[in-house]
Amino acid sequence: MEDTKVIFIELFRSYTDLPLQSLDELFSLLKIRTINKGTDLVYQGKSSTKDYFLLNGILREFLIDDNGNEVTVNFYYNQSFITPNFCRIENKISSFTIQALSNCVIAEIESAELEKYRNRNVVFFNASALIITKLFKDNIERQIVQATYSAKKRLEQFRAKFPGIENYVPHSFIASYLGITNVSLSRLRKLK
Amino acid sequence: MEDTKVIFIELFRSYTDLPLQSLDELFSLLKIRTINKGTDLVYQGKSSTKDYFLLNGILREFLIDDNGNEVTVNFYYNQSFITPNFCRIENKISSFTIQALSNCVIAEIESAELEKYRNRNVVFFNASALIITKLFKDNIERQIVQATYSAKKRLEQFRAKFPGIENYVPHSFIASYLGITNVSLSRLRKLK
DNA sequence: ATTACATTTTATCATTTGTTAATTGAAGGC
DNA sequence: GCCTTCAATTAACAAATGATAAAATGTAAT
Repeated sequence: MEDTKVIFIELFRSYTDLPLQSLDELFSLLKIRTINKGTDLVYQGKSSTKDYFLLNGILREFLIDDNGNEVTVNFYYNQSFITPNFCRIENKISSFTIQALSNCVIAEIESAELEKYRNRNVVFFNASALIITKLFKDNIERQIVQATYSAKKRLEQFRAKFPGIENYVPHSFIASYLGITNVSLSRLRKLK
Repeated sequence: MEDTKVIFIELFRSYTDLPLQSLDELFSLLKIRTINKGTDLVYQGKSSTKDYFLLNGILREFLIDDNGNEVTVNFYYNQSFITPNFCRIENKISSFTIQALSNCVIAEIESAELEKYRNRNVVFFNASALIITKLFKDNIERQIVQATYSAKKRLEQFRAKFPGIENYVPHSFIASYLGITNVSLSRLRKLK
């Protein structure tokens, strides 16, 4: 449906004012896919060669750490840039699993092809630097929140960042994202 | 002194195998400076147009958050890549202050000039992508440590990452980096 | 060596968060 | 509908961390 294109353009426009022509061209390179709840887009430990944009739905990015614990590092909610493939991989191998928590609409492209487009389109090249910067800052922002806020404040901040998501995804994922146990989360939800 | 060049080359070689020729050329573009303990390299809220490499000494990167609290987000210890300028700034304005905790030797370059070099040297272009990836992953790594380790474990991890630094910098900075009070840090230092 | 000042440690008590286990709630299969 | 299973809440207690203030120690200047 034509709708996906509008969403795609809105996503980029919310970050930077790329000309419609560039967005048009980029969009024509993408493959639009619908994936079902529970599907894994990329797997921790497996090869990963694609980049994705989330157009609709909810994704979570997580990993199994050295102690065997699952740690949710990010949620993607409606239109979002997914962390670029080159930032997610180590020797072509994915450091994370990205999992659909609902049915999702995504746009997908081979990273190599995206890189080619990036190198022949200066405007997009600059825009993508902006986007990486933004993702980088999001990480630092999270570090600060994680380091200086109480669990209660972190929950408030989470709610502001992902309004309503609490009603759609298992609380254990949210607790893991917040760095608390799900028992603590339940307790915090009770307050006020 | 010639020493600085050796250190500079070692720094890059520890990340990626750039040819000596490229490193030579890049080095010739840099200005080597010595800065005194207490000097601020860039200031939160002020314009920032340069990129830096730490060749010797200790730096700390921090910001004043919305509540007026100082949060130390990173230490740089001996040879290190400093977070690239384009990742640190918002509309050309620095989001952080970078401060010398000891006398330091740094290499400095206008970001615009570095960008030019990057664009005319494919090998360096790819290397710098690697470096950004590494910095990106460091951030995520820190998120995970912060989210899943106890304060005691975080201190252990900090000691492994910055061996000996504990003896050179005020503990209040370390506590802020670890996301605990300096009283708690003192307590943890006592154990074992 | 003495003073003045800043940093670190110690002590006490309050608050937050973790752990474990039992209870309740909700969703799907039969 | 009833049962099974998984998720979320509650409770009770333990452990970790914060807050405040006082004491001890370190550092630099004179």
